[in-house]
Parts: sequence; structure tokens; C-alpha cells
Amino acid sequence: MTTPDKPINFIQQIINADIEAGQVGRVVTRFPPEPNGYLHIGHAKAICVNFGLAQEYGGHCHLRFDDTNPESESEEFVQAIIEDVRWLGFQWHGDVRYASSYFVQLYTWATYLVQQNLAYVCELNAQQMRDYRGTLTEGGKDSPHRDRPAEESLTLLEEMKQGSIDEGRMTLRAKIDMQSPNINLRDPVLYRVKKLVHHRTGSDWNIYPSYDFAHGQEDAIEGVTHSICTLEFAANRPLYNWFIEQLPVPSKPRQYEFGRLKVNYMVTSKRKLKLLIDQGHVDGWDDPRMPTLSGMRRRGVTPRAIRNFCDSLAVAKTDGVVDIGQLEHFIRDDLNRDARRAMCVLDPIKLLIANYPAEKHESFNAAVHPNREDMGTRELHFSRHLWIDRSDFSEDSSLSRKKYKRLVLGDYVRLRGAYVVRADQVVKDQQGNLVEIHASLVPDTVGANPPEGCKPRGVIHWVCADRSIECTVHRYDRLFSQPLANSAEQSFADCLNPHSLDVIKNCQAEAALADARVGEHYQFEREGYFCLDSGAGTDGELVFNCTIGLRDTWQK
RNA sequence: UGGGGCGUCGCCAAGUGGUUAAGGCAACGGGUUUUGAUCCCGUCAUUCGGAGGUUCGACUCCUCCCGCCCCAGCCA
Repeated sequence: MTTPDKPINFIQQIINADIEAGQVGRVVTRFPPEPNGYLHIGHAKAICVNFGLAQEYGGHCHLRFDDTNPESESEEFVQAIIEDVRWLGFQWHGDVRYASSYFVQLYTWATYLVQQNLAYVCELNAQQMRDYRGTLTEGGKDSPHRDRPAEESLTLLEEMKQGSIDEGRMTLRAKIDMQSPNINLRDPVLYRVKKLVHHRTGSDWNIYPSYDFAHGQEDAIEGVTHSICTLEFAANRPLYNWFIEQLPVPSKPRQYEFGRLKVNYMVTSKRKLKLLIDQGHVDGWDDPRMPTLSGMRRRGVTPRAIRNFCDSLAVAKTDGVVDIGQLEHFIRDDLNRDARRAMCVLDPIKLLIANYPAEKHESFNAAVHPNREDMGTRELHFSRHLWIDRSDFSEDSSLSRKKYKRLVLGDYVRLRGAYVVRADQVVKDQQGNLVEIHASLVPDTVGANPPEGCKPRGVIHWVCADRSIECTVHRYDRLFSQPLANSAEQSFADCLNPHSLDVIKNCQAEAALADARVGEHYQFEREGYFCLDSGAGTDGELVFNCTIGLRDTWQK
């Protein structure tokens, strides 16, 4: 589908070796989002990698919610994530899975660890635990409760579970090594008390497992063979393995890490995205300016463009920042191939064809797509009164033909799909503002070259004033004016582009656009790619979102 | 100055001891074009973070150095 001989990445090499060594029968991967926000472009890569690997090796990929912390998780996010994964074009194997489905098993394993003297209930509070943990360069101190009898820990753990222990008072910790140079191994927390209602288990639990204690075991339960995550979890791998070794788990998954996708001018942090919403900088998770899958969908980005983009990215251990231009390339590439062509005048000014009878009307057939006859034709209406874009006309006849390929007073231009016309005179109001252009058409130039000596400067789009439909166009600019690369973390809110949304009212679109449907993509010729907005529009207003402008390579 | 990971063209990135150091994006030339789009052609790293070393031969092996990222949540 993509590059025929794309190099094999390091994970594929590992899988190949595993298969060759007979270590792995069927490859099983998983995409494990926490339902505490919407999916964004960064998740798209993880989805493509995990589902892609399963597809490639004829294996399975699970969709599993890592819902171990009810604090910020919700059913709304679960549903949104499910919809986004489907929209991106992937189907998980079997039912949607949840970490919360394994809570009982996880708890059983926790008691097993206590019985093996590998875990204990600790009564240090958060601050004390921090103090006991040591620092990056110095080891920590053993908790005073580290050697309490297993029976006592078991009783306390049961009390935590029953809800008789207050939040923050106790935790269940693994007994590993407080001197370990890897801080994750300094007796990590397995369970903490959280008296919260969980969106799936309700009030069944007063304690919830930590990520470290849950993730690997979830993988083991599901028979995941290759648990692929991002680089920041590399330091957790020894802990992941420790649980898999100590516990009687049904399978032994392995964790591999690759570089998380970052794109400049975009934020891919759920916390920051949430902030943008909470502070009112955008309308919501699906605001077309958001790098969320739902935002991009509403903006008009196709799932295939996102997939192609992700497939073009390497699965490697370097963590770079991809230029947003690369994403844009795949968006244009996909839209160019399939988008229906149409004309829409964003800043209309009247063009009166003086030598065309007032009562006359013609219609021409124009290709829906210039390079694809199979997409058929559409009907273009033509009459004496037309709309063209203000920026496509100039009174300055000294403008060179090379520099200005549009309509100039006294010169010719081609009306796309229709006649060649010449601008003859200009009508202005009291203030001297241009209100109308009078032109004359060159006969017999529809679908035919003009006579010798008549050289149109270029081609401009237009719309028949009698049949056009009014619409609103939303044009977007990047949400941030700074690349926000790497650690430009500081105050990302200060980098917001105040002009990220441009609402253009009273645009004039060709009649065929009255049939536009949500989910269809259009190219407004000479402008860009657009789609009908799926969000607002209850008042019958026709709103088109600009997905992305056409590539624009001429210097002004 | 603990541990882990990474450094190849402006960006992403192949390369696993012998290749003219892939490819994509961007950029820049030129051609086609009733979209300044698409499409097509061409240009774009004597050099692989740096310095040494091993070798007939190193981006690939060794040593040291420099730089960047991650880990001290009862977040994931």
C-alpha cells in the first residue's frame, strides 16, 4: 500500500527473530489508551504501529482501556476513543477490553505477592515516601513497615479494599530494592486507596492498582506477545519484567519502546489539550484546530491521510519532531486524489458581462476532477451577472503577466470552465470603492482557445450570481505561532496564534455545493480543500471548513 | 557527578566492516497544464555529534569527550 520496500524497523526485526526462534506463534499487540481524554495525532502513530504489526503478521491487536485511575476517566472518553479508532480504519480483535475487568485477578496476585513476602502494606504518607525514596544519585531508605509480617499486610490490604482506610494513609508496595539505581525499583506502589466511583466498576473498589502493577499483567492475561509503548516507559521495563517473573501469569509478554510522535506547532499532551478547552481557547475536543482525531476529522482530514503520514514515519528510538509540512503533504496528497472540484468565491465582487443578454442563461459541463473522468461532470451555470474574487482583479495594467495571472483592466482572463473575458471598465461608489466590474466575453471560447492575439493572463474561478448559494467559510491557521519544539514547554498558552480561526461570511458557492454532505471532501479550485462542518449549523447556515489550502509556490 | 535511551542533509529517516551515504518532506531550477494546484524532469551530505584507535578498508568495531531526552506521582 505504501512504500513497496520500506525498511524493516527494529520491532519487526525482533518479531522476525521471535518467530524464527519459535518463541511466538501468533503475534498479539494492543493499543491501551487511558480514557481520560480524546485521541490525538500522537496516538494515531501508536494505533498504526500496533494494529499495523498485527495485520502484517496475521496476528491480533486488542483495544484495551487502561482504566486504573477513576479520577479523570469517563465513559464519554471511552466512546470517543472507540469511535476514533474505528474511524482511523482499524478493527480490534474480539471485544473491547478493560483493565478494570481484571481487577479481581490483579488483587489476587497482589495478595500472592504479599504471601511470597514480596509486597507489604506501607503507612508512609506521600511526603515521607518521597523522602525515603532517595534521589537520583543516592539510594533510599527502607520503609519502617517493610518487614511487617505477611499476615498483617494481608489484613491491612483487605481493610484498604473494604474502605476502612482513608485515602493517603496506606499503600501496598512491592518489596524490591530501595538502593536500586533505577528509581522505579525502589519499592513501587502497587495499590493506593481511592474512594472514587469507577465508570465501570462503580463503588466495588476502594483501592486501584497502579499502572506498573496493572499493565504487564493485563498483557499477560490477554496473551499479548509484544507490548509496544513509548520511550518514557523504558525505565519501567525492569519493573514490568519483575512482575511477570514473580507472578504466576499465563504468558510472558515483552515490552518494547519506540519514539513518541511529535509534530511542531502541535501539542500532543492530553493535559495541554484539556487546558486549551478549559481556558476557552478552542471549542472542544473536536475543534477543527485541535490535533485530536475528532478535530482533524471535523476539519476534513481523511483517515487515510493520517495513516499514510504515520506509515511514512519510522518506528525507531530517536525522538525527533516531525515538521507539520510532512503531515500537510499527506493531507493534500489524499485530498487531491479524491476531492470533488467546485468553485466558491470567498470575497465576492460583481462581474457584469456587458455583451451577454440579461435574459440569457447557459450551462456548461465541468469535470468533477480534472484527472479523473470516472468522477463525471457537474453543471456550471452562466449568466450576465457573475461573482469573482476581489483579489483576482486589479486596475493596475502595469502588472506583468508573469507576476499577476488574473484579471486586469483592459486585459483578458479565462473564467474557469467558461469564456475568456476582458475587463472593460470599473464602477465605484461615492467613496471610490470598487463595486462592480464591467467586462465583455470573447465569443466561442468555451472549451476552445481564444482567437489569435487574445492571450488570457490566466484562469480565475467565478460563480453565477443568479444561481450561487451563500455560505460561510472557516479558514484556519496553526493554533500556535511557535514551533513548540522539544522543551519549549514553558508557557505554551503564550504561543497561541490569535488568528487561528478566520470566519468568512457571505461567500458565494456554485449551485452544486447545495448538495454537499458531511464527510465529503471538495476542492474549491484555486483555494484549497473544504468540507461541510459537522459541528454547528443548526440555523441552516452552510459552513465549510477549510481543511488545508492548495500548495502556493509563487512569490508575491 | 545514579540509571536508562538517543545523536546520519533545514525536518523525518535507511544503513548491522567494502554501497557513488537510500528514500520522503521542504527548498530551488525547468517542462506540461482552462486550478499560480496536480503531474513530469533535474539540483540538493567527499560526509555520518567530536577526537583518537583497531583494520587493507569504519556511518558501521573500541576508547574518551560533547550534546539532547526520560526516571525522584499514592499519573499513565
